[in-house]
Amino acid sequence: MIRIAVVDDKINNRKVITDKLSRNNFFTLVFQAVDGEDFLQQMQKLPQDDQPHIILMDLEMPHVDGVSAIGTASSLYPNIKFVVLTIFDDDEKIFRAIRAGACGYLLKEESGEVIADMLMNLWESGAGPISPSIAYKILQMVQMPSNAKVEKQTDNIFQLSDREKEILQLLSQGLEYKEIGAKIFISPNTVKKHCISIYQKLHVNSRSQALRIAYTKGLI
Amino acid sequence: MIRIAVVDDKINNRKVITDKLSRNNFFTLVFQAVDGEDFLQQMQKLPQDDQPHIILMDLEMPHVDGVSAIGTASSLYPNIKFVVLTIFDDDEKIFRAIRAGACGYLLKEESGEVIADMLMNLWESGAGPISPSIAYKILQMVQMPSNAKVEKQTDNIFQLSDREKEILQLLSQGLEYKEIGAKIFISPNTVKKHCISIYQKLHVNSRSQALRIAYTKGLI
DNA sequence: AAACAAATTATCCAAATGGACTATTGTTTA
DNA sequence: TAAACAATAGTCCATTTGGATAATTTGTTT
Repeated sequence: MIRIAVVDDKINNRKVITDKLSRNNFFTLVFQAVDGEDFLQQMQKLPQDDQPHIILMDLEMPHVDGVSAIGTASSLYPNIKFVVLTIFDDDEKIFRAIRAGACGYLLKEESGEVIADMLMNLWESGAGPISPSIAYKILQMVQMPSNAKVEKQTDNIFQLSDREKEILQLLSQGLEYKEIGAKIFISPNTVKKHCISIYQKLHVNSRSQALRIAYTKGLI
Repeated sequence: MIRIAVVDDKINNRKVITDKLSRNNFFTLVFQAVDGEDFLQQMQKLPQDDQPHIILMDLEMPHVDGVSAIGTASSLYPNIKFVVLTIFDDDEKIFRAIRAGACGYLLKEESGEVIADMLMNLWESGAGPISPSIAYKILQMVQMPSNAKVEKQTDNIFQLSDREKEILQLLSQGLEYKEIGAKIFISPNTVKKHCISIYQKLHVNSRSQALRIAYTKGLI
């Protein structure tokens, strides 16, 4: 039995996909969420044994968008597979979602059978599902000679400011507030304020969790 | 009418693929070649109006291999689409072929219908055909963090006990004492004792510093 | 000049952390 | 057998941290 969670702000979209999957009784819907924030909160309070195996995530959502939610959750829950399920196929979004940790990228226009098949295959073989047109775009990205430009765009999944990146770097060195403050000549209180802002952007609530994301996502 | 050329050193392979395509009369076989050298020569003496639209190319061939043939020909004939058709799916080959200019990568195990469909689609929409398992590998290439991942340490340079390694692993997930205690059914006080022992063995005095060593030395 | 986003500083409070102790129970080693 | 060690669990205490909230400064952009 494959446990699924669906994240989409439109109730109708959620209904369509859950209906598609419910026709196949290998799938169980664990929960639904309306945005990234809601999703991360529901994950936190979920016992580990009830955690979904696969997340189907829309990208365009209010509050916390899909990309940053995938970025956080794929570090926090490395065993869970994140599949983008959206109507958009523009290069920038695809690239950002994949770099954030998505293992698959399906277009909503795919039929229920195709989606179910691909999720089954993901479960059995670990191969992420990719719509053919998306696959081709990814190929083109690899083909692109100047990936330097792309890297800069993707680098900032979490929209950290320069100062925040600097603080995160110092945090990773094991320094505490007052040490960081002394090193860059600001008050420890300010350092703390920056840290809390960083945690909010990474959707975590402790230094260890922030560092996990920083290390696994190559932020430092 | 889509003009096709097939490049493969094994006569049997050529026969299999031409048979598959001949069932669909949208395709015409322009010529066959036994290796990259042969292919490039035949292309040279071919009038422009007779040039194939799509090349199906094996990679493993004598004399001039598929990758270098694609590299040359995709520059010489920029309007022609090069599709790799091979049994190999190792990352290195995929990457090299794509960088050389291949617009698609199909496995020979695909059925005739699938191959025909994808080539038709390439002709109509320009989207290169990619076998799902190949698509997934390409995605993983994009996903690969730029910074080389540290190999996990096999030998225990810091002499951590099994329990301590377990605790360190849980610490890296961002859990706190009481959460770890609950997870492995021991008192939070004991978790704390383990942590302090870990810090002593790593010669640090905070969680962040311990995690830094853990991440950069491949302890987790 | 006004508006706006960062960056800065501060205070209060509850919770978590690191460190130093002591102590019991098994296991392994000398 | 005695000593050493690992894992367990607890107490006390000072420090650090995370969170909320408010206020000021500093650049940019409009």
